[in-house]
Amino acid sequence: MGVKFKDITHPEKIEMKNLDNNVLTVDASNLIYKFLTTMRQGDGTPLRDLNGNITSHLNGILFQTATLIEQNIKPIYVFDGKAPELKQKTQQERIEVKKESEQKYQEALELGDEAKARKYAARTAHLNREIIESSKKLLTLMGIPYVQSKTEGEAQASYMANQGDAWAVVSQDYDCLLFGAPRILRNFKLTKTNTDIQLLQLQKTLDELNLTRNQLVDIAILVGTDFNDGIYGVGAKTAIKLMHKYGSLESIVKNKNYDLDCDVDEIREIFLNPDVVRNYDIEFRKPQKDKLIDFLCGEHDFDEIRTQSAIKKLQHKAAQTSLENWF
DNA sequence: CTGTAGGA
DNA sequence: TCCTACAGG
Repeated sequence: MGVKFKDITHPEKIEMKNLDNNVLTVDASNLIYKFLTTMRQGDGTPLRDLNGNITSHLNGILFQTATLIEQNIKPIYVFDGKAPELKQKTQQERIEVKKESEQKYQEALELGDEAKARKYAARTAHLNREIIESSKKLLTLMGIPYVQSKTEGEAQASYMANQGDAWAVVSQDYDCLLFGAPRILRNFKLTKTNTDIQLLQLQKTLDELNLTRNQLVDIAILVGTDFNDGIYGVGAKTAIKLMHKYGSLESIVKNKNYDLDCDVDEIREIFLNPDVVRNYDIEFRKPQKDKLIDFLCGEHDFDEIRTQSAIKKLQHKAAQTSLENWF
């Protein structure tokens, strides 16, 4: 879910063609979840192979990545590691929602209410080990690099962009600003008519709001994050006014007599100094054509012609980091 | 969500 | 050529 900063950020519009020649870190969980929720039939059934394994994510990763590479945009996928202990409450809530949705999905199916079925089916989507492992296997065969984070994927993806290994982070989550990503791309989609890709720049955002990154983190803590509840009735706009008036979180809490009921320093540490992997391999390699066909068409019943055409796009020469890998 | 066949 | 509708697995 992440911090609710929609009301205080002013994204710029950016077109896919302006991303040409850039490396992007992609919040893989965020993306795979999107594929799992949306790539479904009318009644909510996901794509499956003949053995019943879900394949929506494989389809999404293959065709999206192939088109990006063809357009000379290079995605590095970043997978979630272990979430901080503080996130347990958020995670437990999500599990409850999924259980409820599962029931409502079945009910809707029995009643023959397709629209309702689809709505609740989407909410039942979850990233189990099989989904993650098959996604990683696919990326390896495609020659696309991925990084396994120690903690939150957004933290790792943001760190890599901050280090200059990527131009921007692809994520829906405003948390990436807190994690220090210089640029975030939201609503990232390939569809021809998509003119909705949003570019959010950290420094520009801080300048507009007249805040430091540390203050922005404190504002998030007031509003509520995945790691704490925040103050009831305080949204992002109010929190900024308070920060401008009182200057620090400590001063706000004291003057307004708020009860934050969380370890502020621990949450600051999660955003400002996360445990990231520093020696990652982000080399783009040649796709392993035969193995891709075996995996997708042999094991998961993909159409061979469609798969071949995606592989052709992956063979775009710009996808290889260096010439040695190409020859 | 993404690719594409077929109609305007 | 652009757009809509629909299938993909």
